[in-house]
Amino acid sequence: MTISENTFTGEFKYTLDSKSRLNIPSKFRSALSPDNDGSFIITKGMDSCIIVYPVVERQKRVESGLRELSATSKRNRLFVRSITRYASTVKLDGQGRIQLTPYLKDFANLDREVQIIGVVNKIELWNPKNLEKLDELSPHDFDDLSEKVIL
Amino acid sequence: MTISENTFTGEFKYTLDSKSRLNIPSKFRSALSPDNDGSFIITKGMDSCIIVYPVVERQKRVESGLRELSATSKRNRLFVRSITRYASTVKLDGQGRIQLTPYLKDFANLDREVQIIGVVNKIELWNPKNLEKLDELSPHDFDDLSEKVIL
DNA sequence: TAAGATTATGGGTAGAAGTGGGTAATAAAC
DNA sequence: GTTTATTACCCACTTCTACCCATAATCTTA
Repeated sequence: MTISENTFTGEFKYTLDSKSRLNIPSKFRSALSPDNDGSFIITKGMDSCIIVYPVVERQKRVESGLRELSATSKRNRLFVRSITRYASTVKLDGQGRIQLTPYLKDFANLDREVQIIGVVNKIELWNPKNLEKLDELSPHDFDDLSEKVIL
Repeated sequence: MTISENTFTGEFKYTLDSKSRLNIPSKFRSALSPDNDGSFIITKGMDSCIIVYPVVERQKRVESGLRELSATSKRNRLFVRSITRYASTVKLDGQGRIQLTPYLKDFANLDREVQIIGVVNKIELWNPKNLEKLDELSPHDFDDLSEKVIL
């Protein structure tokens, strides 16, 4: 077991084919721990991108928490629904690709070119054009956050 | 045998036929653990939708719920009873469909189109029009809950 | 550098998934 | 007891997708 299991870094540009299939960089595939059984959970990001989690990672961090929320509160129900609605499990095919759902593809504005970014414990999928438009983090915010994470 | 037994995520649009039969998405069917023997319990949701539980999940929830309720108000017990009254067990047919009861179908305002949503440990059935009308969660509430669940 | 392995991408196809309808068995109503 | 309605179990059709094979480009290694 390597130190970097389920840890993703680096940036890649891949293409989406006519069947909405997207290759996952082989570096990411080999970083995926075996207990995931080659599966990811894809879902809406907070920004206009798709987020890809290893299934076990997602279960630990999100699903177990959602299960504990009582369904008697309307607020909780809205919250849980808004998160799970757009999440779906996908499995790598023989060539190491996953298939994106029409909804998410549309949400992230993807057509052919896809920028794939490793963000530590998850992967983000961007339309390269949207990524350009993103504001850079202000130097002040950068320092502020750096302190907390201990770079 | 998936990692995420009895966990349902994603959204699907299916049609109800003239015999009130509704297909359950194959992803949900394969997530259903074998000890359920292909059976669900369908019942009234708190919102105007139908809730579909794997039988074993429902047993766990109701049992623990009753235990808690014995300590609380009569009002709560009445409330739970009003929901449980309309619960019924349904089994998947050879094509992977379940049959809805007239009462529940009417309660959720279903005619032909049905939006099926996986909500972690259960499944919700909605009239697409009702779903649109649902209130969005305020950004404040969203952030508040997100912190608890650690997104 | 040459040969083999791996990776990224494209496409065909058998089998699965979603949908509809017929009919015998069972239950309900008269 | 007969008729009517409902349900359970088939079979049929269309659409979609998971799986396979193919190719070109890149990387590895002898």
